Amino acid sequence: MTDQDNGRVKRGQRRGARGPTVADVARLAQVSPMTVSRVVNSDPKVHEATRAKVEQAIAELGYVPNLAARSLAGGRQCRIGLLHSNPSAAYLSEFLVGSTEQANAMGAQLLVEHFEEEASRDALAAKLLSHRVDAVLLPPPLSDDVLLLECINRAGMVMAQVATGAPSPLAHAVTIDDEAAAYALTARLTGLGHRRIGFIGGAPNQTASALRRNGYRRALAEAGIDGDRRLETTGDFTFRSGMECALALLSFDEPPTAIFASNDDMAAATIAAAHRMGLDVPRQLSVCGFDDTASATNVWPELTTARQPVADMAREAVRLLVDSVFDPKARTPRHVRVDFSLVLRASDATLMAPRAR
Amino acid sequence: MTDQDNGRVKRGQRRGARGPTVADVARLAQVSPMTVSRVVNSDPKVHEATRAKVEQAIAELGYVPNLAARSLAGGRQCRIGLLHSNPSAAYLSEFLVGSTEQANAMGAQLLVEHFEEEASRDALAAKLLSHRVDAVLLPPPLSDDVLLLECINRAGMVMAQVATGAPSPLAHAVTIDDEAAAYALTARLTGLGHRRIGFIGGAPNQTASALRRNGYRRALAEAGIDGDRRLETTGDFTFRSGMECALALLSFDEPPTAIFASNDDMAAATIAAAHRMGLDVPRQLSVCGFDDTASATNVWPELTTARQPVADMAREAVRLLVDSVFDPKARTPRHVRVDFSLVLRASDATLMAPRAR
DNA sequence: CAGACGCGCGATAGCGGTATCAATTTGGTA
DNA sequence: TACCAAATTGATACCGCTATCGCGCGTCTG
Repeated sequence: MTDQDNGRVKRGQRRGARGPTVADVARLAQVSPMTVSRVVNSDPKVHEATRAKVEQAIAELGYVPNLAARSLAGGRQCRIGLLHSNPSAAYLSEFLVGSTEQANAMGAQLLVEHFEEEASRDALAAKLLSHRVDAVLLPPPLSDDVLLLECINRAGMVMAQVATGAPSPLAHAVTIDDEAAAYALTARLTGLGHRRIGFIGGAPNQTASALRRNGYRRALAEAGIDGDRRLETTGDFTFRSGMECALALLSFDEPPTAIFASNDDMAAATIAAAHRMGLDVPRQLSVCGFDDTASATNVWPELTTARQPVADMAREAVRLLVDSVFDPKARTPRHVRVDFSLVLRASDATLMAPRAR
Repeated sequence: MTDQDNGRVKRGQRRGARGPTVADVARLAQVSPMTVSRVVNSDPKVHEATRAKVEQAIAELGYVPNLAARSLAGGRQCRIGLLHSNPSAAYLSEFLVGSTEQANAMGAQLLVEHFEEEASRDALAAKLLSHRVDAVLLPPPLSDDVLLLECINRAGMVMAQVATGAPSPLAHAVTIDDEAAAYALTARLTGLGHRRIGFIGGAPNQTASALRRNGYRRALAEAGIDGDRRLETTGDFTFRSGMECALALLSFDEPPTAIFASNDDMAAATIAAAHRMGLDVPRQLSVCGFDDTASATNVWPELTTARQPVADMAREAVRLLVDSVFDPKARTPRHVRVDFSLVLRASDATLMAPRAR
């Protein structure tokens, strides 16, 4: 019932007794809290010896900076709005994992928002603003929504487009070389002896779709194949659209012996269509996908595809955004290109002798 | 070059000029900042008239509380560790969206961490602790890892198990009635006239697997079918395992006319297996899945399945955790059961006359 | 009608950092 | 040897919000 009791209760009442603070570290290292702060933020003007002392004290106490206090004091605070609009679930999943991790690591807050097609872009921008969003992260297909980009830009927020085929001068961009990846995959198919190779394109409103088609065409041209334009179909990245395109391609009088689909979902649909028509994959039809999402291994046979490191791309985009928010100098749009890789599985094979019909 | 300039630069240098604060609202509403805080936190002891005044001022200024300041001042701060271990990508995606949204709404911080099978549970707990995690969110299959639960409990963190079949007394739990859902789906199959119904079980180390099997068995029993135990196979929720089980089931002398798979991935594999064997789905084989993840619509025909509202479950779990962290009284484990629903699509059909063999 | 009590609200003091500028030391130069 | 600039470090003042305590007032008791 004494006042001392009161004090004791106050401290440690909450879980974990609120770990060590800069003050604790400062005391142990015999410096001022300010110096500790400098060390933690790797300020260059701290004497080497001092830094060492402080770092040891930090290690000893297991000190971890309090993000809340930091962003409050720093005045800075970075909120990133992640807008998504129904990309493949597998894609979104990877994207979320990557961006969440990076955001946490950099002390940024991630607000995940679903953007409905029919919703107004201006209303969206207003909403983001009201949530105090500083930067916006745009995975496809939103990364290609020019109107949206302009709208957000007008509202004064920084942006990062991920996996777009047309980096805007208004935003940062993180991409892979879609054209080269599609080329590599198609070249593999021609290398296996295929001459009639069908193509299932992605949604026309996504700029990467055209790049992938270009890669496909270039590979054919370089293999000396006179591309039959009827073999080029256009889907919208959904399983259903892939099914329709594949069915169309396979019912030609002279059907393709291989099909390159612009993403894994459509490739999976192609396999389903082939099975539906009694065709063996890859014996009678080779299939390639794109992205290497979970869908690539959720079919039989598993897909040969081009791996797009979605999580890494998301991480990189978050990094660009956070840097931009904290440092106006880092605001000029940057374009980062990351590497893709070919993943060879079981859905493609050497061209067999033409099958009887 | 005057001092005044300096002051002016300071204010408004960052984007958005750092929106209104409690003080601004207080001034406008002619009350103290403290009262504004009370209104924002819906403290009951504020006069109705005062509350209205403040609320109007808030609306007028577009005031939004600063989370950093709040958690700093409140002394409270809630970090939730989300541990995931390779569940289906589609599942994880939904789960992440739900939990992220809710965490943001409640001002909690979400740390997403991948837990490797072979990693040490103690090391994990230590890591969480070092990141100042207060609570842990466990989607399946981790929600059934008893050792992990004990380990985290020992470390003093609150937990929530999502979609477990065996809620632990150490943790909150959010589940659906797996047994009832499996029963309903199987009953639908018997209702369609099927008598030989194959079953593909989930991973034995996930407690929900057994519940789903119980539901299946009960439906058979109630339909007066003497269950043939050879028709019960065991997978592990992966596409590949589903393929193996389905192939085994379909190669019996007297194969089932319908197969109930314990999740969508395995159901998708079942369809692939059927196609591989030249069977038409649903004409010659009916298939049911479970969960209604994206995989359910990424096959042809689309799956009839039981919808598990993953995002909602994640939200609910986050709510339970945050409440527990902030209020010790809410610490006693609670078990919330949410509703499932049947989603009827195109993978099942009335039993046809037995096919010739 | 005095004293006790509850309600609604305000004043005050931090929460744990960091920006800013002053103080101190150091090193080099005239 | 005196003096100035650069290199380090410290003192102070908040960032925006909330916990805590106390005040003034109307309402109930006895």
